[in-house]
Amino acid sequence: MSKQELVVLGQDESGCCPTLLTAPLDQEQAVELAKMFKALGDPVRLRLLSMIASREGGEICVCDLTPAFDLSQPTISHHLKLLRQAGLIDCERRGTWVYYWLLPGTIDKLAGVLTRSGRPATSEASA
Amino acid sequence: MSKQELVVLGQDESGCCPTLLTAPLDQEQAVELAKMFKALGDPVRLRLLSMIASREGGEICVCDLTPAFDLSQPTISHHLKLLRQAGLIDCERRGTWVYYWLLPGTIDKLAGVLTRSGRPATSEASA
DNA sequence: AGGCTGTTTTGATGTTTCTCTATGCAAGCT
DNA sequence: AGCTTGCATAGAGAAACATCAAAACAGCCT
Repeated sequence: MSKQELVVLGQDESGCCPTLLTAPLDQEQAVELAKMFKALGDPVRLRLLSMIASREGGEICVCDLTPAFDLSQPTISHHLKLLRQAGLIDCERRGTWVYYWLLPGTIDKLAGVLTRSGRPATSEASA
Repeated sequence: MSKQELVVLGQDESGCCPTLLTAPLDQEQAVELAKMFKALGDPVRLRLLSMIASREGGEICVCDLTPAFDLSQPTISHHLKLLRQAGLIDCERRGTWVYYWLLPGTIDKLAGVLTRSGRPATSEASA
């Protein structure tokens, strides 16, 4: 059930600072990262990810996700699949139900790639 | 020239922890964030952003961006427009040339939204 | 076995996105 | 003024995406 993830970009060879803001990305890295950001580029998937990530206990049943949206159940399933293919979440069937949880490594990678060095990286972004 | 930016999501009312990973996103926030992530969901735009952000001096001329790609000049211009509409960059014409620079606030916001609390948020994501 | 519930897959359809060529506009130069 | 260069916009075609209904699949429970 947890096949088709994404090979996660071999960063950090240089010792520090995952790049994007510090050095030009090469084509291959850009393609890799774009897949993950694209997965975040949809309101439904963002909300799904948010619901999964913020769930106490770390995992959530599909049956708890679906009713939160005005979308058909197959559509939700499709979005979950895309998040999974992006390496952001994983799932497991337990009896009748399927449970999803966050894969923190991928999120951390994306956060790191967007983080300018020497910042607390939480709030203070008042734009 | 710097019209049509994006109103940046009024986060952080609660004092800390910009959400996404800590509490379910509501529809409006998700739509807002998705626009920005969608802008990052393309390899060309990621590379453009990376070239702009990492440029010493903080800004770069379009004439230095275009030749780095196997794409037509209007296509690059189009991607730059999308990045600008997402509030990630801004630009100004100076004489013959147009210069682009990063808007750090938006990047910081996205990084913050993806950052799990209590993490250095740079490397260590070896997935 | 047969039926029921929860989830994924398939196939179809309308919309969005990426890319190009052609055109337009702005600024400098002769 | 007219030409040239740098960049943006307009319009069009192909590919990718979001969504749904229908069908398939996986575990229960009689």
